[in-house]
Amino acid sequence: MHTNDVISSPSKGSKTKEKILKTSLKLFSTKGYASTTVRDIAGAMGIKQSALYNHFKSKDEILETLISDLTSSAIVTIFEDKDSQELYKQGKSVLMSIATIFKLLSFDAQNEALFKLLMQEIYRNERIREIYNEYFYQENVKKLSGLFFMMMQNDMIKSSDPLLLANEFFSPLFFYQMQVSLLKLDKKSTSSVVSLFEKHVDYFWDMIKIEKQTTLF
Amino acid sequence: MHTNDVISSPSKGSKTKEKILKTSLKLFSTKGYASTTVRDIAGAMGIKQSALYNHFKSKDEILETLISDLTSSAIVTIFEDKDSQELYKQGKSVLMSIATIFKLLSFDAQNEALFKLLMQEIYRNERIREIYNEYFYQENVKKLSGLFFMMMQNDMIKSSDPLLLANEFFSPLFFYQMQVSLLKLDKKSTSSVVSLFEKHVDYFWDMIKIEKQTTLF
DNA sequence: GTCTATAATGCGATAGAC
DNA sequence: GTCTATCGCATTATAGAC
Repeated sequence: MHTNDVISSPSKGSKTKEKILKTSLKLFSTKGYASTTVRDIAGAMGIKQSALYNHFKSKDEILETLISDLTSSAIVTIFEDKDSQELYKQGKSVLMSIATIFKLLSFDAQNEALFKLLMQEIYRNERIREIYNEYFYQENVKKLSGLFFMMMQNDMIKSSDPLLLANEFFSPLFFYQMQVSLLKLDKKSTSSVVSLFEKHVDYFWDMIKIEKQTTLF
Repeated sequence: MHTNDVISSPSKGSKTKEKILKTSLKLFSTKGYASTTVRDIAGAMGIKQSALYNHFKSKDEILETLISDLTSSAIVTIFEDKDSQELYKQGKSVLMSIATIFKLLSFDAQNEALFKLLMQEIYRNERIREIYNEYFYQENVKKLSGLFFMMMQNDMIKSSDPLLLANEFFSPLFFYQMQVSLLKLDKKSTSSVVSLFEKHVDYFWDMIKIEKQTTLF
């Protein structure tokens, strides 16, 4: 039986190195990078603080490694690698699957931690901002934009500004995800917010779709 | 000539106390609370660190005071105190003025700093989460919800779920405001995002409004 | 690769002169 | 109300035994 990790971290290394990264992500995403000490990390692992320096040369290097991992995480790759050119044909269901990916992100501990890390450090860490903006925001809005453009060309949705549509579709998903992560922090119920993911798609599609003309006879 | 401060802080006190709060907000919102030292604050004011303790008993008390100020800041009071019951009659223009308030928030240094402070500490400070959730999110979504409900009752907009509509209207505004604050951090152009505030309202209203029936003759 | 011990620095906060 | 001086403690990081 092999290990059942859904996501294998791209920063390969020793078993302890992996554990340091995992533990650090958990602590950084909870207490914030600045408020997490290397003693906290080592303590949570049951080793001494100095032992960490056999695997990373500084606390900062741990964060940098985690940020690098962010690039290839599920957070930034909302679209599957399917043939993007043909995706539009699926219509509403593409949008629904994107919303579902957003929704599920909050319920995978690893991805939730990455999201929280991103949110907490984005104002202080320029590299995080770059990754967020380039790989997460720009990339996805661009793809959505192309999707909507194709749908317009094929008379599936009403004609308008594809880029605006992409932003209008993307931003509530991001916001709802943030809401979920905040509610979970206080152990509050997330069900009403979670239902908004699907409602968003339903509402959004109803607004943009082209009504089937009811034939007169 | 009196001082020309647009917003007078509700935490009254001596001139230095005001200056400490102002300086702290600036630094907290830039470097984060944990990474800002009392020496940083004092240094930026040109006084010694120990002098701060004549005005606040701890670094934490400074943050707590700033958080208390948040409650009465422009960030959390998107709606003017006008008669909320009659607001709906203005139709689209109410929505536009709300979007404008959001937009302008980013261009008042004080409010922008408060927003950044909120975003940076919301995952670590339960009181900030409470204020955000209660006074900023819930309050405004509730008011928006009532607004949309009245509009539906009066056949101004299509009938649907008012609460969903409120969330769909609110979330892009929040997201765009975050985008603006991030872009400004890297001194990038914000014009394309800023234009989204108005475009959002235009698009949103077009989707929900009830088309005027063109009379046949 | 982990341990103990320790260096070197920075932190928040206090005491007391002025 | 600000200053100098200092305390006590926590921090990151290193050195060297095992």
